[in-house]
Amino acid sequence: MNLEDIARRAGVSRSTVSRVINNEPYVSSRTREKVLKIIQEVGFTPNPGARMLVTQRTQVIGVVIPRNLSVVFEDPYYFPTLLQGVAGAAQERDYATLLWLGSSDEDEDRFYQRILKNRLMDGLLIASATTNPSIFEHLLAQQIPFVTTERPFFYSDQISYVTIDNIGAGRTATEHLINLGRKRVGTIAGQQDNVDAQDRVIGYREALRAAGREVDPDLIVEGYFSRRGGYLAMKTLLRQEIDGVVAASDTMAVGALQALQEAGVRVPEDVALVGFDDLPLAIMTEPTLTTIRQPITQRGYQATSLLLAMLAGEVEGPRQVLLPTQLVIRQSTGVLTL
Amino acid sequence: MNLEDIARRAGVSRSTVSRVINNEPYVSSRTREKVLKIIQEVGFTPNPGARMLVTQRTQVIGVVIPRNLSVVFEDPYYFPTLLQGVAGAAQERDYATLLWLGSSDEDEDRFYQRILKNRLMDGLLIASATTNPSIFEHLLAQQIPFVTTERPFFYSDQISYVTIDNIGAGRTATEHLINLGRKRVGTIAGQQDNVDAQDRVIGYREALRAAGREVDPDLIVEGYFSRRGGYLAMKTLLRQEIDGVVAASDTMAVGALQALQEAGVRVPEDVALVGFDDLPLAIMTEPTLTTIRQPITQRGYQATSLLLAMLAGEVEGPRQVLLPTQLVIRQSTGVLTL
DNA sequence: GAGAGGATTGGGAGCGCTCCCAGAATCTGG
DNA sequence: CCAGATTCTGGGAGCGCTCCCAATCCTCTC
Repeated sequence: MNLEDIARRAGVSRSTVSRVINNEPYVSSRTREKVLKIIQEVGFTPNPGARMLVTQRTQVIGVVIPRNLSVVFEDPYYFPTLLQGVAGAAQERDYATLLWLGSSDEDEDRFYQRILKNRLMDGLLIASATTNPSIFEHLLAQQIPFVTTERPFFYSDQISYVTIDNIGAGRTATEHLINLGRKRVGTIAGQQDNVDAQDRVIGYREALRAAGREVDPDLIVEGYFSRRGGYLAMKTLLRQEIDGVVAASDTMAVGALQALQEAGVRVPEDVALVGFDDLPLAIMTEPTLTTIRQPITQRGYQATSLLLAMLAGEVEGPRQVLLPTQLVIRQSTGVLTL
Repeated sequence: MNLEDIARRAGVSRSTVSRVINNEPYVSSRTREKVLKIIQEVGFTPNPGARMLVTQRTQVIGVVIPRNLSVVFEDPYYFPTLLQGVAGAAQERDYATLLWLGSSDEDEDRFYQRILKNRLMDGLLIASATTNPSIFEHLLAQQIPFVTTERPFFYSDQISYVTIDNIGAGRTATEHLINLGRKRVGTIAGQQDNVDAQDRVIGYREALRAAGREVDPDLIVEGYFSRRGGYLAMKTLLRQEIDGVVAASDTMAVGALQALQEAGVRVPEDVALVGFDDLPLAIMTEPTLTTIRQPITQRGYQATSLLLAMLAGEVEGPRQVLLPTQLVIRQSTGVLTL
């Protein structure tokens, strides 16, 4: 079943059928309807290979998720939720999404090679930060349109990305504690090889300085983005006098909570605690966690929309988008909520 | 850059280059090496559209995940882990995976329409059960190869699927409690519109009967696959005299645990509890949960391998695979482990 | 009522690949 | 050394689509 078949049945030419399918002008409405009716009847869809061959477009974008396992482990909801946003945006423009999941037993370079060799995609969404600049270099050199969902380490001014306002979020969380009258506010920072983690600390510093306080380096403790990382970092922080803590993730906050409880420190009375992410976990703790909620679906949606706009030629050059976050106040900072 | 360009540079014909790329016989090893070298140098990959057009194969499979949100909510690790297995199997045969995520605001029929209209896939992996038989009817009628990762409600003898041995798992869990000397073992069953949930209850019944006990319908309580569902079901069960419970998921088991603790019932002393799934949650409870571990990656891997084998013509007709599960013994059934 | 100009339609060319067949080169055994 | 088989190579045809250009059909104006 091809254009010619439809054309024959409709008593028109191949070209006219093509025009109808692609919604082009210069087809009389009578002809258009007649053709549409037949297409509907026989359930025809044009052969994508043939179309690709001539248009050089595939109507497919790639979604790349490297180092998947660790990403999933930090926040299992993140990745499916992000994909939900991606799928929504892709659907709107009638694009399909080709999924590339990195596995731990494949070399990262080989993984990227595989993706770049596949010519079935009009553009790429890189759904994770990578410390490996080579993929970006390839994509930039080959002029393949792409968007990342993190601010990249390298070439960040040449690259389009959609991320959350980590600096603002770090500032908001810290300001919240300051406004509650906390005098010595520390932070459990994530590993600083991570752009998000870096930015959250920057926000923390900004808030302190804006409040006219000086930043005590002893109150900034790095840790792995894990429960254990938070636990250990809190242990370290407890060597200082302290009455407020901003953690770089809810998972870490939960670990911190455990350390506080073991030390007999009351939350929020003695130390107020703010997490980050608003995982389902955040309402399962005792006390429930005040935290920063980030719009994960939006992140996927906006990043994909941006990519598709670039592919459609509607957007020129690299563009960076920062999505706002939201402070969700719960018991761990001592404010009553239902 | 196309075959002809490579051919010119290598001083051979288009056909020969094609033979080399497709690893066909009847090319002298000298010629083959010469061509491979040039392909390597210029980094050539054949145009997939052109290839599709003539071979009528795409080297792409579709992965369909309907009703995503609820699936994710039950077990957030399930879906990413499954995809990991899918990606691994696809990679082995050099297939790409097109991801179709259902969203709650799209009608299920429209969702399937969209997928079926896309002719970019050689076959489909349906990564979730659906109560809607129409997609299966379409696929069977159109002879599109597909595999599901659940035993479907309808046409299950005509459909290839890879699932876990739910009956065996239900039996194993129940036997475990019986072997521990528990006299009145109940079960918190999932909603029975779910094949997995049904089978787990069947296994439960089988184990009781095999032990020469009669099945008391009051000891089988249905509930939603959620914490709250488990909590409510446990409340109901507690009206009976009982000393062992098999829950259809860890999430439900956690809810059950809460109900037990509120009622002042000791676990495992008074009631021993077995969950299902071995979520990370299972080691975060107090006591830790004895549970059934299912091989999620394997499920995705095997299902995809089966689909690809069908596409390669290596497997004929529908085939059903049951993967074994594993009982993981922890504190909630009173056995000491580290 | 003829001509201008726009709306509509049809068909050739060609995208880059695989398949097929014919021809050239090489290798056998007698 | 030659017929016949075998290995190797080249090029035409065609997959189904879009793009382009030319041809035809209207409609309106003077």
